[in-house]
Amino acid sequence: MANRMVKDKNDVADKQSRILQAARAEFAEKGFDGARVDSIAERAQANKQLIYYYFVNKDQLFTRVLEEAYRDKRQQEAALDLDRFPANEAILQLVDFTWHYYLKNPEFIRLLNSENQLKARHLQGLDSPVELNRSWIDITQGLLERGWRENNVRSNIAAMQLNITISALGFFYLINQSTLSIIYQTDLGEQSALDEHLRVMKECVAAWIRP
Amino acid sequence: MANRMVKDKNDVADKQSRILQAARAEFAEKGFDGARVDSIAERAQANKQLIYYYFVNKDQLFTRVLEEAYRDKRQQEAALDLDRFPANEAILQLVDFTWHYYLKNPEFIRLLNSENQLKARHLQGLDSPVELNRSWIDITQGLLERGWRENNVRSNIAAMQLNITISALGFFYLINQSTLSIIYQTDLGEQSALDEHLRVMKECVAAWIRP
Amino acid sequence: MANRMVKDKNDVADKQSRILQAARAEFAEKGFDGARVDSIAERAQANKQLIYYYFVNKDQLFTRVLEEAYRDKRQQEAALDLDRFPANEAILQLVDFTWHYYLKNPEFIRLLNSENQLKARHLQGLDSPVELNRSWIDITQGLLERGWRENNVRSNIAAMQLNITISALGFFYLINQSTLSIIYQTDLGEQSALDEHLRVMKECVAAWIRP
Amino acid sequence: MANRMVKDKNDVADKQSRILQAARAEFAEKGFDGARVDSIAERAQANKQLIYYYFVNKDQLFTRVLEEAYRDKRQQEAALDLDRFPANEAILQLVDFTWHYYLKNPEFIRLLNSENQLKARHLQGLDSPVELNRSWIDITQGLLERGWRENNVRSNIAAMQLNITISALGFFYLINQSTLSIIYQTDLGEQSALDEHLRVMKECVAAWIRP
DNA sequence: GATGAATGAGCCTTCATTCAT
DNA sequence: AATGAATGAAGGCTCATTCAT
Repeated sequence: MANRMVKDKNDVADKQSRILQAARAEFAEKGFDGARVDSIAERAQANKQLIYYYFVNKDQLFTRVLEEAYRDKRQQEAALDLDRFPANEAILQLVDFTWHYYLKNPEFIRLLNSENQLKARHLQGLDSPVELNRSWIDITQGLLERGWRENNVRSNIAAMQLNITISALGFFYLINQSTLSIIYQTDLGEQSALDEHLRVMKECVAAWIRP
Repeated sequence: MANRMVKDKNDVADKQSRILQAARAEFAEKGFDGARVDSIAERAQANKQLIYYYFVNKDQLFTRVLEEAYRDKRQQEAALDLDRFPANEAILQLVDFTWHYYLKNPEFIRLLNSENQLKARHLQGLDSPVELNRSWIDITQGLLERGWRENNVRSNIAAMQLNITISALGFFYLINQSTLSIIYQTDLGEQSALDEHLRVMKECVAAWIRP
Repeated sequence: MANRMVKDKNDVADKQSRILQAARAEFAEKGFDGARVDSIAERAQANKQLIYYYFVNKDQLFTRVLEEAYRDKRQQEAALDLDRFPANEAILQLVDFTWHYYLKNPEFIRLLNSENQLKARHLQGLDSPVELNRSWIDITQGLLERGWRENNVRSNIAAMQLNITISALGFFYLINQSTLSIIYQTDLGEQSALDEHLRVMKECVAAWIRP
Repeated sequence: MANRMVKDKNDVADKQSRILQAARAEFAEKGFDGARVDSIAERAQANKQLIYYYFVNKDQLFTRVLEEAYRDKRQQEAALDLDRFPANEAILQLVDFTWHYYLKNPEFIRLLNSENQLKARHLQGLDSPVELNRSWIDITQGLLERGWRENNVRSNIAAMQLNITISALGFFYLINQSTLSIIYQTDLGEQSALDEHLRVMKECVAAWIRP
């Protein structure tokens, strides 16, 4: 019986998580307005009303998806072990990590993008939105300070500036891949193009943080 | 009568342009899916059916808005006079121009963003999408080559890479302003924050292109 | 062409009025909550969305139906010619008129009933709800005053009291016909029962207003 | 254990009665169609499914609520002691009782009203709906007969007519309080207005039954 | 060229009810 | 006895688009 209860709980958690997963995919693909609750239900192989049962409405579902996305990124960041590198190299590792996180989780940047189109109305409803990105800020802040001590990172750089710069270079390339590929008549999604862009990003950041 | 015809033509051109303007605002604000044809008609103080009369449907209207947006940017770029600067400084002028163009035309980046969410399906329908960005590519290509000759720009940088880097730093900051402001608990829209970001962008690009 | 325009206007007015008629029937039959917009469209043989095109939403449609119901009653009251009767008899004529109006327009009392269940939220939104019943109040007030002069109506009766008494006796009987018929195991809808009730009402009012 | 069973039975009875109470409030407030099973469960602080467990469905729940409402009224009527009054005065006592019962149990008339909107479909399903109102009929019938003997009540009045007249005057005023208050621009709910209406009702009935 | 009228498809959401323990 | 999970049916409303003049 204990077993069964556990199983039930898992079933519920599983179904909720299936819905969240489906919603993440749908929202990332179509944006908030373009996403269809019906489509999410179909993707999750769940009854549509179950979505409302668990998540109340489309907006709250989106909020949950956003939170989960941030949570997942935070967890992966926590697994980073950057102490073994000198600070300046560790920062380049961050560039690397960010880029590959974006590549492996293309939904993350699209969700963020969609949320920004809605003027962050979902994030605004959260209790402590700052926590979403706390680890990220802590990591860069720590690296910068270490870099100053190690004298391998320029001193007048703020954590937010570094974060934004790192994110911007990868984010822009990926989020605008469709139009850029057309305008530059190159497939920016090809592996060689991706590799080359990573190289450029690191080159750029390295040059910038050099003391 | 000739007079009247001219007047009529102007009226027609005027009404079309009012619709385009209204559409640009609506699409930029709400995205393609969030935009409402009714709302565009209202903003333009035009009959809704007139929109269909002139622009066939929502998609073609969006395409026209996009084209106009690119055209406008091209025109402003054409007015740039960068020959009087050394190449490396001219590139920083480009950073400056790009940033201020984004600031003065916030709709430009939002339209691009929306188009990317739709996987550039509107651009794909164009006859010569490359032309949209031709001048921009020509300018940076020219500057890079001049920089190599003047020996004040590093030689292994491609025009596309430079373009993307310059655009990325400004674009990311502005397009994600809502969520970033929440997460970093600072108003990124304040003048001082904007100025500071411009400084960082220039610093970053300058460091990167230095030979 | 003038003809055609007139015809068109009539067509539109006709369709709107068909919708209003259908709505009145549906609302009266099922109450506001029980009424279905789909059903109204069907009754009116109109496209459902046309209802929204003309009347915005279910609530505003109900408001319009209510207004029309009051308007119609007002018009019929205006056609009453009570001057030829002594005041006390004229008041009994009012009982008669009210009763027959209720009988011929069973929807009127049901609409009012439904509106009261909703705490008059539709009437509250009107600009001058008092006007709805103005003529009715004027008529009774006039009759009472004349009755005092003619000395055939008791003097300490207010217009509102008379109105309410007259309405109450007929309204209660008709609105509760279903349950009353069951409880008293008689068909209160039979002609003889209706006639008898009219007699009782007149008897009651006559006794009450006697000086 | 016996104790526990008793306790449990009470608990069950209590929970059923809490549900009935909640349902009565909800049905009275919103009408049958406007009422929500969820809302009833919430008001009763009971699991929604429990409602179905005890009462099968919304209709049967409503039926039970109606029955309870009638039962309660019957019980209060049984407590009336009208023998000490002359018949004509006793009838005025009935007017008084009815009015105060309506005032203290506003749900009663609203439930009846809702049931009539549904064409008494719940009452129709009862085994002996006549019993619901038996005592009321018996009382008035008795009073009328006594009044004839005492020669203080007119002879050609039927019990049903008296009942309806008494109920109508109070019922109409209260059930239509919202719209009447708006149309007559007076708060009919004020104590003075209520008192005045009771006076009018008694005046009217007294005049009517006078031999 | 211009416009009010009209519509089909679909969207988010609600609600009474049932399932499964 | 009691409850959380789940669902089919529908309901009000929206929206891009077309009709008809």
